[in-house]
Amino acid sequence: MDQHAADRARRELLAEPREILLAVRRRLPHARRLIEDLYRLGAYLDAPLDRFPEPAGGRDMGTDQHSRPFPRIKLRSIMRVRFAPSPTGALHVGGARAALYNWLLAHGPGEEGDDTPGTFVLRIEDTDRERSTEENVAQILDALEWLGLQWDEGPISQLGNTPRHQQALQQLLDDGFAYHCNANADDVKAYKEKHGAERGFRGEPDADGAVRLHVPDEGRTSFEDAIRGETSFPNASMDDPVIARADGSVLYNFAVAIDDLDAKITHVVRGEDHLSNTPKQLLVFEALGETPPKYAHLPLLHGPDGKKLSKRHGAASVQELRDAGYLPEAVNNYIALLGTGFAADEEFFTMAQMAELFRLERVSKSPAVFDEQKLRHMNGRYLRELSLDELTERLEKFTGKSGLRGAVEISREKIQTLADFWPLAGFLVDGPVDDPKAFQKVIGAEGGVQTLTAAREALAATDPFTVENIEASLRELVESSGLKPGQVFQPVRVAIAGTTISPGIFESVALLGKDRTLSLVDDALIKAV
RNA sequence: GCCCCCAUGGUCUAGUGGUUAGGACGCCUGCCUUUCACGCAGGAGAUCGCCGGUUCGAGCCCGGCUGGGGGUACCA
Repeated sequence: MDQHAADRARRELLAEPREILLAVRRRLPHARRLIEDLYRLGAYLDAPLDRFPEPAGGRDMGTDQHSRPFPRIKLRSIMRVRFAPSPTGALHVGGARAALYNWLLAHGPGEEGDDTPGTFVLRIEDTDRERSTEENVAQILDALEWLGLQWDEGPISQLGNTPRHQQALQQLLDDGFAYHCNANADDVKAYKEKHGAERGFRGEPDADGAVRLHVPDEGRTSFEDAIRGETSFPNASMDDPVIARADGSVLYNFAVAIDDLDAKITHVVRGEDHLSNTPKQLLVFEALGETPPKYAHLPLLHGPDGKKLSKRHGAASVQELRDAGYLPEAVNNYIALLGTGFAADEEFFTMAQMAELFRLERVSKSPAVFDEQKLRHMNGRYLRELSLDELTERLEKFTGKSGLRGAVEISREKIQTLADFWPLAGFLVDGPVDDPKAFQKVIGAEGGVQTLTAAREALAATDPFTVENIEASLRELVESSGLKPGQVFQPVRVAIAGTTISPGIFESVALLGKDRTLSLVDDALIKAV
């Protein structure tokens, strides 16, 4: 008998036991559930009567203890969710939304009104040693902290679970659910050319090589997606996935299943790009004889071009949003809206409100386009709701300057992001900006110098130098000169700010004080001549 | 190619058999006004992707089509 025939004979011999084992494994979760239920029933029967009070309204049948309604048994009523980013780049808004939704779930009312607090686990998916970096891990943690999405457990490094992965891998190998295979990409391609494109790759077992998971040739692998409902994939079209490299290091689809299992994750909520990975992971659970978590696949976030949001769509990472001057509370609120509505006619919600109102089943199935303009709008509203002290603190942190309180007070109505502040009000601290065009257009205009000179006199005579008095003085000048308000105010504005954009002119002048204002006006007058 | 998912104004959403299809962003007009904003009052913009079916009646249910998206790695 040649080697090939021997292999085939061996395979055929193993096929039946494997099928039997699989069948048993498939029923194992049920068996487990049954055993746990029975255990709980025992606990229930032994428990004091008041532990499971009669349902409100009472029962209409039976009075003896044994006919009491069976207690609702929910093995997984306490939500354990996770966010598992791979550190191959910064945290982008799609990932941030996934993290947020998981956080909301952990802090929400739970399933069926069970208000036991859930647990939000953070795991770093770093099995890709080529692309994962420490810097990216640090960036992701930093971004999550900034957003206030505090995790309850972790961060768990997937790489740290290597022994357990090896053990589970060996188990699948021993039980015949996985096999070593030396087939490479060309072999897979050749296989499909021979068997048809709809036929998934099935390898020939080798003594060594990468490890592939056996996928059944028939039937479908299906699951109930919390957002999409019944979702199923034909097994025949699936390739036998490689779950470990030839050197023994495990791959994503295997590691996630093991880690979700070990962390007792109840709900896997992740992006739709993982939808077609789910059956592979389900097959791992099945081969292990374990009950898989529930899955929910979030619609993707798209850029304006309708493609999956990525770096090239501009401010796509959380860090970039922070640098663009957005508030974490606004980012959370806006991002949450990309995929679900919390109420028919309201869009502003606190984290607590969102956690209370969020329902996985209500998440949209279709992708959403990230619209920075709307984020800006929401950010502006959040900004204006901050107290003056709070906003000042954030702006001082953002700009790295201090003593900004007065400037913040008179600018807050005019900015939508923290980044808008300095260009508008920086002159109040650092002096006028250089804008020759504005200077020429306003002060260099016909009569500009005369008006500014008159304004200087009016301001010099103003005492005390308050907003009200300054306004009165300048308006008086408008009256007496017969000029339009703008013709008087704009030269003053350009003199003190260097440009035509500034907070309210009277407020700005008052904040600068008389000496500083007059000196700035003098500078402008000199420059104009 | 193959597998899977999706489809309400430009954008995000509400609406699950009977509504003038609601709200928000953006856009336009007016008011306010010292620039820019904010705020206020209005307005334009949707044959609910298309075709067929079920029903007295469909954005909502069913089928097909079209379009879009995701996956198809010894990445995650």
